[in-house]
Amino acid sequence: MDQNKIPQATAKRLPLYYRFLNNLNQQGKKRVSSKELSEAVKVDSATIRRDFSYFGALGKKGYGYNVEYLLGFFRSTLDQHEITEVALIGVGNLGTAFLNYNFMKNNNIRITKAFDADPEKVGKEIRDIPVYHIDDLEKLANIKVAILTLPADEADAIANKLVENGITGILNFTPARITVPKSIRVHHIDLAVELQALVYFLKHYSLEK
Amino acid sequence: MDQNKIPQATAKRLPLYYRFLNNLNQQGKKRVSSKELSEAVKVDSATIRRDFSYFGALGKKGYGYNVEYLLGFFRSTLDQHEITEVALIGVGNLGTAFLNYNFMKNNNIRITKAFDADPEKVGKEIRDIPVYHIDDLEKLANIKVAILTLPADEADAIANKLVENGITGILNFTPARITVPKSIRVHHIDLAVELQALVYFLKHYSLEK
DNA sequence: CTCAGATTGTGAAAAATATCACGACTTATT
DNA sequence: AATAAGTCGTGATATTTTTCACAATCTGAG
Repeated sequence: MDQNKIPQATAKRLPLYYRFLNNLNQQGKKRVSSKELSEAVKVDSATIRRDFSYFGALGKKGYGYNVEYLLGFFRSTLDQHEITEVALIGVGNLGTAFLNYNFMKNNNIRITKAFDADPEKVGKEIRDIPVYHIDDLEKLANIKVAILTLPADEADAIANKLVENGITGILNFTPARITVPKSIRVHHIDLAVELQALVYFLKHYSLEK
Repeated sequence: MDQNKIPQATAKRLPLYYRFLNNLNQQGKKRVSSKELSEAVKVDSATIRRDFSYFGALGKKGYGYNVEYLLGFFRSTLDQHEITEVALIGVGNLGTAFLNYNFMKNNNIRITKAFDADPEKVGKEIRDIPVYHIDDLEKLANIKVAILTLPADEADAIANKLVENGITGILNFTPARITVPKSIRVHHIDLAVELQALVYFLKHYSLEK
């Protein structure tokens, strides 16, 4: 794909920049400096300028960045001009919350299909999102990204079925560390780990940097 | 606090190691090598050895690590011998899911109090966890850690009230980047950002490396 | 008791990320 | 037109994190 890949750390911040630029634009702001952005997204301003610079000279010296231009640039960089469909695997507590929780207000990613093993749930719709049986993964059609919110002991087996059915990116909310071909991208969000790490930092790092 | 702080990247992996060691121990395994651990938690074995080495020589050359010993060591390092109480702020879709979802089966962190502004919710209990009114933050008592699952536009104001009431660590699930004194530790889990970043990686980084 | 095989702990090197600091340029003001 | 103030883009540097690679050491078998 892209030959000159930007640093991963930068890539992970792009959606954050994008969201904040959207806010600014809706507020009618025309220009913004790296310093202002920095205060809003809590990222050092030099880091922001460096991040942007990987895409070329997007700003003007002595002026800052044109909000509309920058927003348009990131919109296409992040493929926000078209809708990206995502599947949710596991309609339990957390999965249901994601279906209801409108966390994608400001972007063009949509959960459009859900899957579960429970016959009580299969066939129903939650917020217009149909729930299919986990054995009907061909229903995924062209979806490439899946959110995993199912019991940890099923994660590995089902992840592999997902891959067989064309999934190439997985956002894994289970504590399991799944084993998939290395061409598949897996991001982990592990609530217990995050909490424990936070507690550890409080005990051992508090105050001074 | 601790004088010789371990690297942050290491600290974030400790809970992961801890959980897996727990699994091993329950399976009755007596010893484990960094290579085995590596395959299970998907972290390079040299990184694991380096991580452990910050705490001294925990293993034996030619043998590996004693599961029980290592587990005990991490238990006390991560303060898992005592319960850490956590408050949940915002009993909406996501918050309710956290109250119900038992993601802390294998550790000693517990959500023990919840707060919300909705009078319908205040006074009730969800899974034995009482819901207090958001104005009754003195009910926090000695709790130091809060999980933020409320509307983004309230995040900043309420985060500051939390800090006034003794909270020193915040796990922020809202898209808002909150402004708090720098002695307060904030970790962000931003679902939309994570998904967008994943999609970006799929488009621009796939396959190699 | 010896030796082959396994595995740690770590110095050193590499890679990735963040930050400093300043020249170059833009804008706005007088 | 000149000048002051603001801000980018980036070379250089600092910091953090990961990885390599191997001597030292332990285990277990015969």
